Amino acid sequence: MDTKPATRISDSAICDGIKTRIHRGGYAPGQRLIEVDLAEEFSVGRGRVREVFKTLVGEGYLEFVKNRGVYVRRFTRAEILEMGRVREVLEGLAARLASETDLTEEQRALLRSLQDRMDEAEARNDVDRYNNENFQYHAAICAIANNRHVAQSLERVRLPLYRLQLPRSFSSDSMASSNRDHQVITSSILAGKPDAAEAAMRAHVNAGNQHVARLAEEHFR
Amino acid sequence: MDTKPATRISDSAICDGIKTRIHRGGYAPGQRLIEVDLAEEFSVGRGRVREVFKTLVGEGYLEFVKNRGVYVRRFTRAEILEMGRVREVLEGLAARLASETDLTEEQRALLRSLQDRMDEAEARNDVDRYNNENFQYHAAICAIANNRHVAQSLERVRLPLYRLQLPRSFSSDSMASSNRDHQVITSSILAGKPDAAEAAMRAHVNAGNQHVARLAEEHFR
DNA sequence: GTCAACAAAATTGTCGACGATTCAGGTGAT
DNA sequence: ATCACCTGAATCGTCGACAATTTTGTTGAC
Repeated sequence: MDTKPATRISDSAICDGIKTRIHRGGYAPGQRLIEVDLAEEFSVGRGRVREVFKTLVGEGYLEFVKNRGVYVRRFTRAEILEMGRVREVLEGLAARLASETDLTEEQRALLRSLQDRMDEAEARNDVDRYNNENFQYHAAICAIANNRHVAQSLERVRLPLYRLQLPRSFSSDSMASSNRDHQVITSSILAGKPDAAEAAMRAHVNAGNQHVARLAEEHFR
Repeated sequence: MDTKPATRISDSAICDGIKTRIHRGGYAPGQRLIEVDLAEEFSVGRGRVREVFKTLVGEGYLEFVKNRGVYVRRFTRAEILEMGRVREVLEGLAARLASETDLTEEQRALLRSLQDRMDEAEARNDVDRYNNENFQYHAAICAIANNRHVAQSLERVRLPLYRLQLPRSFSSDSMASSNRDHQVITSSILAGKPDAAEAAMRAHVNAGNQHVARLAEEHFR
């Protein structure tokens, strides 16, 4: 008579639900997640929620403290910078693999389209939109690279960015600089130049890391 | 009156126990793990074993099939090669970070000692020992790199190697070639040359991947 | 007001029970 | 001999109950 799902919700659906909230900021880093709350919300027993929690711990999303439950994982600045180094080489590899690919016309069109949109966002000085497109751009390259393990490793190491994205607030300068990088990367991939694409991507991510290194301490609590 | 542990075993102890067996080959890829068996073995309830399983699924060690339990994760040749590409850049990064480090005398001694032992194993044509030392060598570099996330990402992507290590059976040629790589890497790290160290390490891992690519199909079942 | 000690509530830890699903072995028809 | 079908055993899925632990709230001494 009320919210009774015809088919039982799957574990992976619960998993995705929690992940999404973490990505979108619905759950803040450090926030404690209560088993019963989520159990009620998804209409399942506590046991299943517990198991999902454990999976997410394994994937690096949550942190587990005995007798105190799980918390959305929080990263220190040092840790984020460590992850940044990993991100450099992984994003670089993604760019390399993408440029080694024999691109379909759809893929070329997608890259060009995303680049156009970033150019436009830059021209209009629209930071939010640029951030958004930037995100999709990196996702697209990763998809074109077509290597599940690059994607998976990147997912883990990108985690702190979802949080940092909001206060990142590109200045006009850094947005322009970032987009110059993108243009080099885009053309290198389209031209099928793996070395150039990887090098440009690494430099690009490295620049982002240096930005993070200069961020005020408040962003890391 | 028999094996009754005074203090209750921790989840992480169970976790490590299972991981170790996978590494050592006690559990073969594709092998199904039965909840009750492990529950009895560790003297805990099924629920706890189940939770540990989920964590290991998240970490990439196990595979979960609904209503059929968990299996030791098995990798196809294509997947191993995909992971190999990731390993190239991550081991490369580890080598870079190691050579960016201001090495202590202990660290230098360790590297030299490991290189000596590999040289000796090569001279004696002792494949098993070379394999062993080789493993420790890469672990040492990773430790010196001192970046938890490099280590963690590498752990995931090294997973199929534990299996492949056994049948890998270096020929004299490939062992010699592999050790030549090591010598270059070692001296680059000791000399503090990040670019050289990373490049040499990438080439080294790449050679290993090409070896895997040529392996007979039987090694992947 | 601050703090400690205590009590009550909230939350997690663990287990066992029972139904649901899959697996293994056997039976019979072709 | 092969296959489909059936049946019992093995195993997994889920839940609820209760103990253990932590957290919160209250009281009272100073």
